[in-house]
Amino acid sequence: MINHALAEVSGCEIFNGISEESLNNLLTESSCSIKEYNKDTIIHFQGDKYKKLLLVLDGVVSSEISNSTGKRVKLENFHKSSVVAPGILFATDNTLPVTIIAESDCSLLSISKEAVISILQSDENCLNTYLRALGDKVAILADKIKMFQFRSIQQKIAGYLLNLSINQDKDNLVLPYTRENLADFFGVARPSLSRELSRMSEAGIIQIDGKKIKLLKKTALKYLLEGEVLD
Amino acid sequence: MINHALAEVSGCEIFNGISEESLNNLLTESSCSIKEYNKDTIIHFQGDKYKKLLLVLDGVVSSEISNSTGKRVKLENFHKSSVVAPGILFATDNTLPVTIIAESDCSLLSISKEAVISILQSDENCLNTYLRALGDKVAILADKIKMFQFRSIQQKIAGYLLNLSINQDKDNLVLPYTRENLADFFGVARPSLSRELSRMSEAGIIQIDGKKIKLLKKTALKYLLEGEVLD
DNA sequence: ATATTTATGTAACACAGGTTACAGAATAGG
DNA sequence: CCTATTCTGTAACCTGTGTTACATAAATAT
Repeated sequence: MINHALAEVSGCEIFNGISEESLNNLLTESSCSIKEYNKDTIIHFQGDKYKKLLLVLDGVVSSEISNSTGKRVKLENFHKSSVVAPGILFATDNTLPVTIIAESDCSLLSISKEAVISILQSDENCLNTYLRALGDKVAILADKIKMFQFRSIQQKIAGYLLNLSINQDKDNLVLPYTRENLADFFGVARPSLSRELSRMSEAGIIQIDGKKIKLLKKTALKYLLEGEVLD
Repeated sequence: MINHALAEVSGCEIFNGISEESLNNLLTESSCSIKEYNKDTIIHFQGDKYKKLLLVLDGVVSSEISNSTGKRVKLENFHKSSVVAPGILFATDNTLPVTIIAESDCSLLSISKEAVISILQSDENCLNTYLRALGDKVAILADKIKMFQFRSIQQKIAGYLLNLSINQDKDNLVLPYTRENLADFFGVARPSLSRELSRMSEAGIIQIDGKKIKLLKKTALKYLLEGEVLD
């Protein structure tokens, strides 16, 4: 296989524990290739047939789903060493339900479906990891359905902020997204997101300064998430 | 394994092509068991840990997702020989995001995770079929997201009816659900569904007589699905 | 057949969120 | 530094869908 990528690939989650030798046998020049993409390039369109597994070697890649009128929602970001659309590769209909976009300059390895199957068969660890990745994907999508179907904008905000506060481990958060991106992520209109943020700020639950958000009443946020409504 | 179930199990999709002998070795009394459930029983609650793969031997099982205030949407029906929640079994967090319900009296086989892994490792066909089932699940969920996020009630109806007309292969359809069930399936309020059906009927696109629905203007339905609006 | 439950249509009303438009702020590019 | 984008907040308005309530119809049980 392409030599300079070997090191990166072997460190990748789905190849967890596999020997470099077998990796070399499984990933030949013919079964895989590396491509570079510039920021904001579309890597695959929604509706494309997905025939080779993409693996992120470097940069950030995202998936988003859209309808015919151009409305969009961001679904996931894929970082270094994660696999893109591991499920669709094996679905009866391998049509991509999402558009795959380069969020930054990035380089991707594509592996033929046959090679993926060989890897999964030859190594128990890889099989387990791949199944886990697939299962996680199902869990994420189920969670998105819950969010889209059941949460108001304020609840989406509350859930998001509370989650951020776990990861960033404090109550002075810095949003990693612009309002526009966040609105896309929530699947709502940008002015609507702004309005609800303002309301929550007026209610004294959060304090807003651009991308910096301070959680003033975490308990209130939790109640909000559970279904309580501000007045 | 439990003998009287062997025949049914070996005919099941995910055991496609496997020999009865190896099936017997893999599915022992300790790794699997059969349970019966009455109609409308809850088999697993949303939030339960999912540790054994369920396989429908007989009857119909459904999955639905709900929030804390009791709103619900039906996601899928599982019929004889299909596997329930094949993804969550392997997810990092094996918490069920859905509630599993017996839609009719039914009997289910549960198989330990370890036995499932053994099967997948021992038989290439089984691995392929399982990956396909998992991939299909991802595709279905992505499709649901599209429906919940992008479609108006009328579009949901249009999409559903057009789809039914493919399967039932005619324009005189018989809905297999009550209005209430259909509303659950669409994730909308029952009176809202009724209202929109009436509007579409008034517009002369469909003709309604209880569960019997006649498609009068299929083209209009297709336009509607694409984003055109009735006036 | 009668009674009881469950399903259905309809109408009035409420409200969350989308749309459009615009001005000021922030950021990037030269 | 100035200029040109891009981002952001805000306001007025509109619309789709939920809510509640009730009467009729259909289905099920007695």
